[in-house]
Amino acid sequence: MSAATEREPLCLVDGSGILFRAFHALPPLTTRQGTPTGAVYGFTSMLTKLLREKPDCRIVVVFDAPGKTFRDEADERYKATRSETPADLRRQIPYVKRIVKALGLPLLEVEGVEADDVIGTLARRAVAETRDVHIVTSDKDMMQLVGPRVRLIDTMYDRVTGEDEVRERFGVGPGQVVEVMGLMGDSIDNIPGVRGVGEKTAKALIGHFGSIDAMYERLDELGGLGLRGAARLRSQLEAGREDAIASRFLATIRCDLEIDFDETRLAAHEPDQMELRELSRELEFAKLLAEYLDGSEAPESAQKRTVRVAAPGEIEALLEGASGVAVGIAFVPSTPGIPPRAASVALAAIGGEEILTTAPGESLRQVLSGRGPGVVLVDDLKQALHASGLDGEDAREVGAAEVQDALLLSYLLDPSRRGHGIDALASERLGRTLPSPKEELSAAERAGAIAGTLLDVGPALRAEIAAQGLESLYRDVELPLARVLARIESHGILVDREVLERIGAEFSASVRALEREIHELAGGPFNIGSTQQLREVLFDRLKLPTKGVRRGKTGLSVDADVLAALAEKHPLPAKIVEHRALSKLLSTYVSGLLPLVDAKTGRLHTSFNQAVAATGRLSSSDPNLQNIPVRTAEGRRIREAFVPPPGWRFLAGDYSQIELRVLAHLTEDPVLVEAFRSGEDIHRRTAAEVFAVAPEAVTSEMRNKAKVINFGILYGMGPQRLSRELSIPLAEAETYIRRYFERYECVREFADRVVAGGREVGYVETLIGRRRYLPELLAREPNRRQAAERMAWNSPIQGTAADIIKLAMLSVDRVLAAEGASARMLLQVHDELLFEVPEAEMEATGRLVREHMESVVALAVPLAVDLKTGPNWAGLR
DNA sequence: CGTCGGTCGTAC
DNA sequence: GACGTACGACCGACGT
Repeated sequence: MSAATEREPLCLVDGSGILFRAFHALPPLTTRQGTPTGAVYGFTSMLTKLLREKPDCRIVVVFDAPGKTFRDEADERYKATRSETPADLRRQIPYVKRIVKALGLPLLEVEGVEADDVIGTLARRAVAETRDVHIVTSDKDMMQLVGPRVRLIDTMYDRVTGEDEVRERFGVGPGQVVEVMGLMGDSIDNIPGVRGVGEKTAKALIGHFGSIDAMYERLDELGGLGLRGAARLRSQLEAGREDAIASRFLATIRCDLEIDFDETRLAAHEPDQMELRELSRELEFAKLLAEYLDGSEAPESAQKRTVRVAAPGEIEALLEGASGVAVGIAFVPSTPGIPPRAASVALAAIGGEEILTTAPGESLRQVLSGRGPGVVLVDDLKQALHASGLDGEDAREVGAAEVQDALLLSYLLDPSRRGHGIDALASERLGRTLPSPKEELSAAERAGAIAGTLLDVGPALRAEIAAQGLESLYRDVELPLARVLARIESHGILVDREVLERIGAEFSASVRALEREIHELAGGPFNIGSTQQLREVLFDRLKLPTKGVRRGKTGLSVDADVLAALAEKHPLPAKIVEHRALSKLLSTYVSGLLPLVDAKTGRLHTSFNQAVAATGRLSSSDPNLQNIPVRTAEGRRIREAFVPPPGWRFLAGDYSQIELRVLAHLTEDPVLVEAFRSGEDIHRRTAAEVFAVAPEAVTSEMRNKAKVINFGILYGMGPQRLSRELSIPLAEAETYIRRYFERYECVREFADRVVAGGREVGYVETLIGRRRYLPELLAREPNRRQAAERMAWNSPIQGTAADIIKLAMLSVDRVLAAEGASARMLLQVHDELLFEVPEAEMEATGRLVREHMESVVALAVPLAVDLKTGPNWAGLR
């Protein structure tokens, strides 16, 4: 054998066919959560078997591309009888593709043709360059591709089909398979064939004539073939001439496609360990992929490390020499329940040792501030910055050390998942349970377990991030943002307690008065806060009509909408609404906030959670300062208590209609884009479009409706909800929505595109590649599926807006530092940034803020920022 | 006494 | 169930 000319055989896998077969041949298998995995399992075992048995093969996996093919275009009958791919199969497709890629195998899908045609083309090319070809398939149609160098392999039955086997099966050579199929047809693909001609007759005819064309030229010879009913057959053949030609065309696999497939892609790639591990975890395949995973990083082989207390200067010395070495650092509060802000146990895991320090040492601060060498792993950078006291000016520093934040890495990989904390990571990725933070004695032990876990999961997280192209989102957005947030949180926002207390006293008096009136009207005392008791009062005691009242899980609803409707019949419901509003303000925004104000500084410190919202937004808690009331005059009074220090003023930069602008950018809808470019009032414009009037003729009522429609569109609102929202008939709401999509055509197209794309790859993404997985797009139940479709539609919009303001926060933070401005960023409320600014610097700071917020990304439409200033959060103009 | 699901309401 | 993303208060059932 000549090694120089003999090339490795090419193995072409009919991915779609194998998957389909695996789906039907194997018992339904699911994960604990019910995700179907049977077909993935079957497919994967086929692939691993192939890799095992044909180690010298170059493997390519080919899938049918979604959408119509040239065959569908040519003949509407083609595959017309085939039913929709079952949802349980469809939702397994993204997993199969991920497995193929993770195994390092090239995956090919070509639009407009089927996998068969791609395989045929690649097979012919390979033969031309003297390669042997194995086609892994169970589809008999593929037999036409068999040749001296081309064989079919059915891995399930270990059957090999060469030219002899084709002759056995069809009675003719591979070159004539399509001739036979043209006559006999194929019920599976709904290829008609010639009426009255079955397999036996077709074989005999082609065996004699050699081809359909030759047969029609020499139909006179029919009589001499010894077939029964030759005359009848002849008339059937004559009648079915067009069907025969068309059927042969449909059955013929094309081998002459222009496919952009580079030879270099055949080179073997190393399996992607991290992705395979992730897939094994998601699919709950304990052993199936094990042979492709290195044992060294397997959960059970976690290193045992020794723990000891650091000697003075020891950590410094170790870190000094630890260039390139990963160091896991854990901060755990010495007293459970308090944030590890104050008294903390810090622990560094380096190689095989865990080194305990009683307080964050200077060396740890050096490392976290980015000045140290090597790679630092933490489970929550923002928290580590707080714990080490680096949440002030130092938080802005970015240095040489590479910091890996497990929380953020995990969040970016799958933001929908609940819990990216170290406990969840240890449990899900390593099957490890960390010592509970509850018991005081365990603080050091817990710190050790965390630091060790970081060393064990860190590399995998980082590799997965890189594999999914999320590197820049992590390194350039989320990670630096953690420092900005640490600084914001630690600075806090000043609250005038006297103002808040005074407002509270007023509200409290009103609540008490309302309570008396309500009990009077109800004919006796009851707990107004209990929906259950309220239901009894309204519908049993007062006998208010229940017609049209919505139902919840526990009974009739008594929410604000229902009460508003009932208000026409009785004075009580309106009083309840009023009471609810005031007691909400009192309990959540007065009593809820006051105890959280720092007694010494008068400042309130929220936590911005960077790893919670599935779309990429921040959230705020303890307290939530992103939902401080603003809509009603009474609620807005709470904001009077949020103040800048004396001599300073508030500055707010507010993105104007950012989500609608993002919508315009993503859809590239010409009407929408033009409206924003020319600075039009977008709600007026939508009103003009939907109600088919000139913009000047839009009434304020029309504009208000259009506003509801515009926002509704962003959330995927249906006509049902719109009709309720606008108190209009369903038919009218349907008309509005229809008109909206007629006028903004590209919006509908984008919606379809994003949902279809999500179904295909399993996730949707934002402008800068932030992902959200939505497996429910393939759910059987229409409710779940439609809910997922609304998420698929909304998430890129909401998420892109979140990306933009995050980038703006980084940009503004940097420019304020660079310009030596005194202004401090205080809050982010999704489309708004709040600052406190010395009066003397207001003008310059305002310019910087606007400029940097508006220019942080270049969209197809301008980003507009409204600036407001004022002496408190309520009085911004 | 703590936990949890349900309901409601606040923000964008 | 019916409009996307959050957080949190209160109620009431349930378990310790």
